[in-house]
Amino acid sequence: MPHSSPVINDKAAQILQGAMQEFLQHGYAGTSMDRVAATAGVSKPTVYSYFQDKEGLFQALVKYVAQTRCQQVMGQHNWQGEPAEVIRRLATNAIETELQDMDYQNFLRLMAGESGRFPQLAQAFVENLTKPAIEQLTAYLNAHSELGLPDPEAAARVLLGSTVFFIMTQSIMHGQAIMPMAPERLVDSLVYLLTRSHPQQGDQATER
Amino acid sequence: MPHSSPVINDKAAQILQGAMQEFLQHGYAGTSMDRVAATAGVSKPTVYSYFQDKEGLFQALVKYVAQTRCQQVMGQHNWQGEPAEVIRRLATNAIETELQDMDYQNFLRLMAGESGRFPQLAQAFVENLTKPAIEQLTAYLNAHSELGLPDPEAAARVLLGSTVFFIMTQSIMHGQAIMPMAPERLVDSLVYLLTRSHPQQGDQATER
DNA sequence: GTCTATATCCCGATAGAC
DNA sequence: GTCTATCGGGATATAGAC
Repeated sequence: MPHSSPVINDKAAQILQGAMQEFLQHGYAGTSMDRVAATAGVSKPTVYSYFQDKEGLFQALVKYVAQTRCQQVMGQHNWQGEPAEVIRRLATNAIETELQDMDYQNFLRLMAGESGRFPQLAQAFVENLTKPAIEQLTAYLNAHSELGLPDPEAAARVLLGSTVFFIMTQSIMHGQAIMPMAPERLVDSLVYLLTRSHPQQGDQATER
Repeated sequence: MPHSSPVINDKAAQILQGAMQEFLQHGYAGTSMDRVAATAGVSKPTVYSYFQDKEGLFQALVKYVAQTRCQQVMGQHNWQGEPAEVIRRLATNAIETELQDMDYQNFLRLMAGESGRFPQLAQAFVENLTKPAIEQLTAYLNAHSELGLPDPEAAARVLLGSTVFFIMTQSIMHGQAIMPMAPERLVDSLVYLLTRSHPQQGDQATER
């Protein structure tokens, strides 16, 4: 249930919810503390009583969202089955899920856009989201030496990077109408490239 | 139509230079017209005499940078040689060049960060930079059917996406110290994955 | 503890002098 | 054509009433 917004009885969390809405929509510099307070349903001095200043609120929000997403990313995947099927399932789920999650896409926009001015927040993003994902993928590919991948961690980055780039070009940068591509084509090619040495019944990409 | 399509003469270029410095550093909302004028070495009304308003200046700047980069990306590559060597050269050059080009990284930050509020500019970025790059790579892979790639365009997106993701995690998001990886490892794996069916003397990735 | 009201400053955009 | 000076608005942050 990723869309249900939890009941807020703590005021700090209530403020964070308002801050999330505003920061994700307007960016850091484009967000005013007035509107954060209004959206959160409190007055401005209340915001300042819970957070030191605008920058402190922003940092608290980013770490809150990153940790929430972290728990969401980890552990919910199904790693059972043939490697080709597992890779296909992982890539398909990631793409389909993230293509429809506008909050997550706005979060990526925000992190990329502010990464130059808030390097420590960008690092927290990498530490809490990118790195665990790479590590899980690497461990899986490492455990399946029959795939014949000389460098599982590099292969994991190819896999994750291709899907992230797909989300970026197609939806975040609004390239869907300019250079369209069905997600299945990318997924098929990834499965094909990663499991070429270990073909499997039912792989469509290997049939010419 | 004084402002619909800004003429780029000496003074307009001078203003664009100042605008580039400010917008790349502080983002759209974080940039003030006062500082653009100061950085460009002109007065504020002069800026408004060449560009309609802040948004018009921003759009002119982005299109100016995108077209400049476009000419830089196209045509300067060397497509001669064995496919494995060409792919290695392309990926290596792209990564090494972009890792050191902080202006380009800041431009990527800006485009990603503002893509939600300026969708038409994000599309211009895709149209002028991403799409041509994909098309060139696709045409090359298509011309080398001996690689046995069932979907060259999808493979091109894997190739470009992997390198872009590498730049993103390592430098733009400051992940170099958190999850380091030598560029050669990614390049070797890409070459390996794309040319597995057509191995070549001197491929290092298979010897690890 | 929370809000109303305010202090102080800077922003985008322009009128009018040179 | 270009600049000085300025207007109205909205920003961050806080003092003081309830």
